[in-house]
Order: sequence, then structure tokens, then C-alpha cells
Amino acid sequence: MNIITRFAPSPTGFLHAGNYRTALFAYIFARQNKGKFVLRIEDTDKERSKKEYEDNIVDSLKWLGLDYDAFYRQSDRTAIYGELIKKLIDSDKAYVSKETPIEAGDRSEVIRFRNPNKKVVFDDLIRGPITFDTTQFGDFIIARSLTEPIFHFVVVVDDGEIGTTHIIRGEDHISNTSRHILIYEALGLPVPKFVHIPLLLAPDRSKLSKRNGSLPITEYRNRGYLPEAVVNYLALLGWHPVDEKEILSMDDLIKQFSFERVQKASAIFDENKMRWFNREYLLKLNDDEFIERAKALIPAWLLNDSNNREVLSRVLPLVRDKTHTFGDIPKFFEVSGELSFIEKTPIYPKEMLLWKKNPSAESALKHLLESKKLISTIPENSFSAENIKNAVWPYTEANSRGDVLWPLRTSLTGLEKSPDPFISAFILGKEESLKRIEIACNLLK
RNA sequence: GGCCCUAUCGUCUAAUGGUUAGGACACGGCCUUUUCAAGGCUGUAAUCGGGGUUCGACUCCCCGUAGGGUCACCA
Repeated sequence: MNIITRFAPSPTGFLHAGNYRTALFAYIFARQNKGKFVLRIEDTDKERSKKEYEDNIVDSLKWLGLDYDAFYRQSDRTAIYGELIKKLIDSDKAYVSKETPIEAGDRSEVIRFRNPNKKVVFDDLIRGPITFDTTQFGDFIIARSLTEPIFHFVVVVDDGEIGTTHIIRGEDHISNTSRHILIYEALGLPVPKFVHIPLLLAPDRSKLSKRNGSLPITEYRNRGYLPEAVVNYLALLGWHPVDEKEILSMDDLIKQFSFERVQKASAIFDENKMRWFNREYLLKLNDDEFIERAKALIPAWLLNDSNNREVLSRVLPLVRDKTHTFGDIPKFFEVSGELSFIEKTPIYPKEMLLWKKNPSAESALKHLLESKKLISTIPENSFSAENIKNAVWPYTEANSRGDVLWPLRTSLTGLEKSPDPFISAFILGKEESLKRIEIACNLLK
């Protein structure tokens, strides 16, 4: 059987992680079976559908790497729906019904489906058999008019035409399924397989929504997440491989995925773990890839000023070491950020230079003068972190590490938290480092 | 409220009748260390409750309870 799955969002708002996880499962299942994955924009609600949201859906899928084989937009297909509604009316499977409007916008005439009022059973691939008594739905509305069909109708018509074999969608559609099956039968279409994916919940266990802080998935791109990390994390929400390996590429997922291992219960979206995944993927990048992909969040003075390219290469290991998402980078360079000392000469109180375990100004000055002497012996062209350490270390060991290294580090960075003194000095260069130590000595005198 | 779905550490989950109930994230401790991270080691922590079935239940059944979904002229 040639597998066809689809992702059928309505462009009435930004879609969140839960929506894209469902899309991801549909995509993976299609690719795993060498089938087709279709994107269908469900924009029958003309009031609320916006092009902006449709564009964001297309953009998001592209970012995540979920390429689709066909694209449908329901608003392009109004005529087709009209004809099929007419056919149902002609065969008395639907009828025009007189109504008393209740809300603004309500019509005095709608098209209702003649419900055979029976029990419908379907076999959900994740949950097993589910039974509904459709009597509870009555003769439900399938269109407001011949040109204004409703979700329940178009979704069946389109999946019939596309030939969707597996309808993979959120659990919130379970109770719609029996109605849809009734329409499949009325239309004489084969009933596809249904797969209802559990919902994603916010940390407070409520449904993911704008209110509880769920974000458009593209917002994670803005915050410096890698799409491969997002995909990996999303796949592991509600699904788990046979072994305990959690770092999985899209290819791995396509190889290993199965609905049997999809959880039945809803899962809570936890950004903490996604950050961890992102760091794992960040570690796999080489330096050039890292810079290329972090571009948007590296400070402009460091990235674009050719004089600073050398500085960039020196701080890169440090930046990489402390970064979980690219979004962490700007704050290292903000005022009093851990790397803020690079761009601006630090201004700090004298007390900053005193080690808390031995807050003596004489001691700090003595060690600082000695460090300065040792550092100045290093030739300019071999001013590396390693050589700086080698020059200072024996003296450090002969005394007390803290007594020597705390004043040295703070003289260079002026910060409570910063990289170690050897790396800091290396980044600043010999001349600038000696200058800063000199300033500190004067402050202590 | 009716109908439907679900229930293992705080979170994501493994274990499909027999395990000291495993792993990951987070959290704590230790090591490393001038600081902050990172890293290494390590620790705390779970089968919702009650009945069955069974020699034996996380696992099967029933009843509760809790959470979620859905009851639109939205999708």
C-alpha cells in the first residue's frame, strides 16, 4: 500500500510545538514507508484565516525540514465542495434546513447531514478500538451554504481525494472521527486509518495555548535553537526508541519510529530538556558552522569588524562552552556579562581585586606586580593561554592560588564571574593585559 | 454535566505476569577549581486508590479518583 499522510492546519493563528509534533509524526511515517506527505491549508473559515499565518506554517515546516510532496488550499476548492454537497442533497443524505439564528452571522438556512444514528467503531492505531454512538450528534451541519462548507465536510472530501491512508492528527479530533466516518460512508469513500496523537500540555497541565506561554515554533529559531534539536526533542515527547539512545537525527527517527511506541497519555512540554538537546547538537558543530548559524546573535562589533575577527576566534571556545542556545550569546557581552570585559576597559571598585579568603590589599598588590613581571617576559608572538599559564603557574603554586589568581583575573576583567586569567589575558593580548594590570596596581597603592 | 481518552520519579519515559522498577532532563552532594560554567563521579525521587484474576501483578479485569479532550452556522 502506498502510504499518504497529511498535515492539515488552519491558518487562524500561530501553531505551537504540539501542532508541529503531530506534523513531524505524520512526516516521519510517510517517509518511513516511502509514501507521500501532504500539506493542506484548512482556511474555510474566511473570517479568521490569515495569509500571515499560512506563511508562518510554510516557513516553520521548511525550518524543521518537513518537506511536503503536495500542497492544497481549501479556499481554492469551493466549487468541488459545492457539487458534492448538492449530490448529497439530491440523494437525500443531506438536506437544507430552516433555522432560527442564535448568534450574529447565523443563517436562517443551513445544510445538515442526515445522520443514520448508529454506532460507529474505528480502530485507532495507537489506542485500539473506539466506539461512538453518533445519535448524540444529531443531524449536524456540514455547510452554511453551497459555497460555505464546514470543516467536517471538507476534511473528508479532501482526504478522500488526496487518498490519505493514515489520518494522523491530535487527540482533540477523536470525537470528530465518528462524524467523519459517517460522511465517508455517505460519499462512498473508503475509510482511512486513524491515528490520534496525544496532546502536548503546558507545565501547568493545561492545553498548550498563548495564555500559558506556548510560542510559535519559529520563535525558537529566533531564540537560537537548532531545528535538528527541536525535531529530536519533539519526537521524544510521546515516543521512545527501543534502546536508550536519545540523540537521534531525522534519518534515525525515520528508521526507528513506530506508532506502537507512541504514548497514549499527554506529555508536558519542558523547554529545559530541549535546551539540553540543543547543547548536544551545538557541540557537534565545527567552529565555522557555529559562527555561520549563530550569526544573528553574535554582537556586530565582533562579527563584522575585520580587526576583531582574531578576537572572535579567541573567544569562540569560551562562547561555545557556555552556550546552550544561540540566544545565550548576547548576554555574555551585555554590561557586566561574563565577556563584557573584552570590548570595554572595566571599571570596578578596589575591593573587586581582593580575594575574599585573604582580602589584603598589600598581598594583592605584591602578587599582581609579580604576575605582571612574569607575563611581560612572554614574547608577543607566543602570547598564548598556555604560555601565560606556564609563566605564572610556578609562582602561583609557590604561594596560594587564590592570592595570586583572583587579583590577576579581576584586574583583567573587573568581573565577579569571568573566564580564567590565562584565557582572559590571551583574548586581550599582551599590551592590553599589562595595561589593565598596571591600572589595578595603581588602584591598590 | 453527557460522551470519549488517559494514569510509572518534579518532567520525558523503559520494563507488554517473575527486574534490587532501568535511562534521560531537572535538583542535591563530591571531585576539579581563583570565580562562573562545562566536565567526571554520585545521591534523593515513581508504579493514583480500592477490589478482584493469578503461585506471582506496573503489566489483565472491575469500581472509584484525578487529569485531558469534546459537546459551534471554528478547525
